[in-house]
Amino acid sequence: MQISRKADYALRAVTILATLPPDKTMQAQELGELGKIPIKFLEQILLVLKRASILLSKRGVGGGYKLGKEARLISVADVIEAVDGDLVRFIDVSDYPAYPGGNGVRQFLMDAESVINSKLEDTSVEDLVRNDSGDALLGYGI
Amino acid sequence: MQISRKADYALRAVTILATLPPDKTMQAQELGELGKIPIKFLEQILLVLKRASILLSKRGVGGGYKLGKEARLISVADVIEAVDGDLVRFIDVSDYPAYPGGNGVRQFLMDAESVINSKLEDTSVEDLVRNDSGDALLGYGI
DNA sequence: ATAATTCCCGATTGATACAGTCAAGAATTC
DNA sequence: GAATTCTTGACTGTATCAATCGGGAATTAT
Repeated sequence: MQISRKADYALRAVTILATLPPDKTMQAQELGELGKIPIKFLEQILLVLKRASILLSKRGVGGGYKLGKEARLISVADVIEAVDGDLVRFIDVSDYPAYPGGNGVRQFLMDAESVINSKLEDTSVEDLVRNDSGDALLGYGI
Repeated sequence: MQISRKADYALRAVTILATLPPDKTMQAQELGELGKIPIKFLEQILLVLKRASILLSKRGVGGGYKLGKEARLISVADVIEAVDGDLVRFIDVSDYPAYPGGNGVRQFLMDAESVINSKLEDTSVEDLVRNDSGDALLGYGI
């Protein structure tokens, strides 16, 4: 089981934008280069993130993207959910068959799902940037 | 992100077998019916579980499957790993690119991965059966 | 022996989702 | 009005998933 590339790329883009000084924007092109993300694929992702109000965009010369709200208000779950449509859903709880031991399995899968989703929901993009070991901002001469 | 059907089916089969009295076997046919698992698909899965020493099999009349070791010694991770080849690996740690904030993202993804994997590793099939709310054994008249 | 049973195994298939590309349109700035 | 940048939809190749199919090998019963 893996995280989708889309979700990884989205996290990269949002995190990079979170390291920008407020009110600065960054263009898709540069985001793609910094984050090692195929540009046309990234454009799709940025668009989705914008529709989810996670990002704001500005067109034309000097345009680009920036966070749509404070980094502490954007959870990792928000980002993944925006691009992938759902978080971790191990099983369809409403439609799990009955069998010997099945209640135990279902309960466990729900628990495990909850453990990981809580972690995704409780971690903000600000947390990610804060826990960066330090060379994140070097590129901006800060 | 979902658990694979294969992993779900494998958990069902192993859990059902864990509710059997020791030394009893159950045939693939009946396992499939109880667990609502397509029989030919189940056969593949049982074979893999056997190769992983999670199950033992016996051929011919009166044959079938049973656990290859005590239920408390089989972790959920063992079962998933046997059929899916890996557990949760959010990212390839060794090959994650550098970008502003990237260390924070990588660290978070590794943490999240570790949280879920620990849960899978620390839960045994015996735990699953023990937490079953009770009608697991009804089918056997116990 | 031989037939019945049950597990064992490889090949194949159809559908779906993933990851990414392509071509062009709309808004903004200079 | 020309250049820039985001916006959008359509399209494509690849891989993985979720099975299915057909038969082969071991074991037991008669």
